[in-house]
Amino acid sequence: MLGSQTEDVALNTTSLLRHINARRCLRLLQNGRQLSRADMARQLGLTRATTGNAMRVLLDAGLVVESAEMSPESRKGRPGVGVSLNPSGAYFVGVDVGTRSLTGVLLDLQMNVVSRIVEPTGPRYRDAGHIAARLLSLIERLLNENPALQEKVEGIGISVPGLVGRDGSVVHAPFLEWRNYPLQSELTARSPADWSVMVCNDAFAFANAELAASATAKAGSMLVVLLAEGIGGAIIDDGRVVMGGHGYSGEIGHTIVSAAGRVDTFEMLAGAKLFTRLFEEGQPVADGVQMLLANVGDKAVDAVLDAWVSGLSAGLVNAIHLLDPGRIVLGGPLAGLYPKLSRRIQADIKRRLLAGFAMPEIRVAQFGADGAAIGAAATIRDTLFALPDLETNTL
Amino acid sequence: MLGSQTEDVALNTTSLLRHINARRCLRLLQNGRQLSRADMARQLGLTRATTGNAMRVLLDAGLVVESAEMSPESRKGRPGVGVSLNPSGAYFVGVDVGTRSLTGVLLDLQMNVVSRIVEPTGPRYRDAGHIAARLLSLIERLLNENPALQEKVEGIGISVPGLVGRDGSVVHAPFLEWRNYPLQSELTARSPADWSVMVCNDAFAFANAELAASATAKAGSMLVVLLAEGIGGAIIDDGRVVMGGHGYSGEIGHTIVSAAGRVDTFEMLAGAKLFTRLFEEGQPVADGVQMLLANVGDKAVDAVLDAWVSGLSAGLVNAIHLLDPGRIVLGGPLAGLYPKLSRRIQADIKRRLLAGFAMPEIRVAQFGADGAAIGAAATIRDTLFALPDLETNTL
DNA sequence: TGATATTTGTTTTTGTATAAGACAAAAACA
DNA sequence: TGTTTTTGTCTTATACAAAAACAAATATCA
Repeated sequence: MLGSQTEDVALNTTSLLRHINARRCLRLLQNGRQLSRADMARQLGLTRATTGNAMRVLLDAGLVVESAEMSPESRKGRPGVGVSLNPSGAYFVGVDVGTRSLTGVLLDLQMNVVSRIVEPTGPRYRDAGHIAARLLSLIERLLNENPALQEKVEGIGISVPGLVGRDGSVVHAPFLEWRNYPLQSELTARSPADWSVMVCNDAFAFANAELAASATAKAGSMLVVLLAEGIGGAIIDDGRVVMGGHGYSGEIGHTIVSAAGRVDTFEMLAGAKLFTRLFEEGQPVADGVQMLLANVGDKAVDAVLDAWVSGLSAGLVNAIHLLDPGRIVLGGPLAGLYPKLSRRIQADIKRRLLAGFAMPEIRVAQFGADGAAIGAAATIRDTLFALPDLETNTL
Repeated sequence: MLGSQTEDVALNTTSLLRHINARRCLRLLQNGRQLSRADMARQLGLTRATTGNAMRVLLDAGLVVESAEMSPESRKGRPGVGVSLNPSGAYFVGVDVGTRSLTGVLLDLQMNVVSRIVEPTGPRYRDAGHIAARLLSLIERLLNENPALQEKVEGIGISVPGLVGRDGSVVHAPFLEWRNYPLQSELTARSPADWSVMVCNDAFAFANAELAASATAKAGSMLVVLLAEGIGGAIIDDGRVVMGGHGYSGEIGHTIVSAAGRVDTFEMLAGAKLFTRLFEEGQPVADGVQMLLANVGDKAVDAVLDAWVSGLSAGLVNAIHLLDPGRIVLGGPLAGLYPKLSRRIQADIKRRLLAGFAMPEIRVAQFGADGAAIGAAATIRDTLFALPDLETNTL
């Protein structure tokens, strides 16, 4: 809980300035960047003295470290001392409650995965107390591997496949057969330390991982589509996740799409259900994808892939017209099909797109099965880098 | 240009605090609210002295006025002096470039329309110089009616039916037959005063009017749908307009929708084109709507209205699944059909909605044909109420 | 009617910010 | 070796809000 010292800021006094400057400095160091105090001062329009003060606070908090050697800048004068994020300055737990497995990760400040546990989900739990206990037990095992850093854990993020309200309660998770599960408040109550707890939708979590890891801090506008048995989605605009009125946005899988003469939900036309005839019963989707890729050329396979291409394109085009994402990121097991079919998909999308509309960059997600867990942990990490929200009135 | 004194703020020094506090106070006075300094201090968590200082600045700038009588609070002690926005403290110009007419409005700080000019669009202009001159002439006439307040004009907002880039250039406006029109920069260059100039999409502008006028400052998440010959849309999330990667978001009219056995664009299934057989050639859509409402019961009319109901519902449901708007606002001439058909539309939507999903509140826009012009002017007005963006680094 | 309590808005004092400038230290260059 | 350039810290000046004190204006109660 080192960071929380920096967190409880009065929104009024001059200490707000100090807080803002510290955060702005910290944000410059994201993505592994290393800068001198003078560099930061130039980029932020502050004096060197001010960045120096901010660094003293951040060094004391253990969030940053000085590294003697600085990148060879070939400048004339006295070389600056490099400052960068201290990877072991703070840790964050993320757990993805999947349909088949529970994935827990421990993230450090540099977004590295320090520990990882995957285990089968097991029987569905029917009340909040049980699942909370189960998750806390997983987290305890995750931390026991490195007991030294337990003090530095900032909080836990949980991702769930289903509708999650703004307060972190699971409204409806069909795969888990949960309804109105106050998971976040339950975990907060049972948390062994005063961790912050955030529960969110798995597509949001996955998108957050992509966002946090994207090289440019402002990845701008992005649509993340998770192609698995169902299809989930998350919308990023101006670097922020679009939540919607109740936090349910992004259910792109249930939009109605028309492609190649068929009219059905996007999920049916481009999700794993499209391949049920080709996949074996109970076969993991990822294995099925490998099988498909190995059998390109087979007539039955090609026919279904054709259907997939047009279903995916048609669904994405609808979303593009509505959202104009600068980038589309495809995740989930079915995304593995994209590279082989990218040319056809892009051509199909371009053909359907309205005149004047911009073709988004499309690419496969950089995270795989752990993405949601990592992103859930990153939601906690984000709070350390967040600038104060000046709009909130009810102090 | 009174407000701009308050605008050029260094993001570093302590004056940032003064600026933030002034803006936070000003924002409390939106929507005609009247508060005492002590009220504001309580709501913002500041001392009375601080709000008093902020008020002195705002009073000097002419943006607020003291009103001797305060609402009867039935409190014990000394009554506070009410402070409220000074309606004539600043003015904003908005022009909507419609397909048939040009609508110009002059807005005051309280969102009142002070003057208004509507005139036929006339022949299409083929280069940026002409249309800029045309618009500036309209604006000049608008201001000549009240020459005294020209000094207090903050800027001009222009709304255009088509794709507008983030830099305010018109990328593609099919109805106007414009392509790659650098309208904003042209107007900035030719502007007679150092006004700020903003060009935006007409649906964005309309949505902004609804947002600015909505009682709760944080209208949260909202989908605005403009039902005219085409169908435009704008997405509001967390009180902000979702722009998309290039500023083209909201083209809901071109999403593919399936309803009642037909598969076509939303525009074809729920726009005015659906009624072409019933409307007379060249008849304004608003008149056609009156005709339809007068002839409910007629078989041909009812059949088309049935189609409209299911087309509209299907298109909206897709958007709801993707965006989860807390509220849907229907604007444009066809929105006049909604009140008579609201029960059927709501039932249709509820039937199609995914389990657990929240039914948004649906209502007709409070603005009519002038909405886009008013909203365009409001984009300029918003800059006076905006809090500083702490994220910008390149000072 | 008059004394007291309560609330408001301003003034003064105090603590804490950053900017500006001066300074020594560390390197490049001549 | 001496000069120049750049860095990071220190000191001083200035600006801001909080805290506390204050007078003014009203309600309440005896």
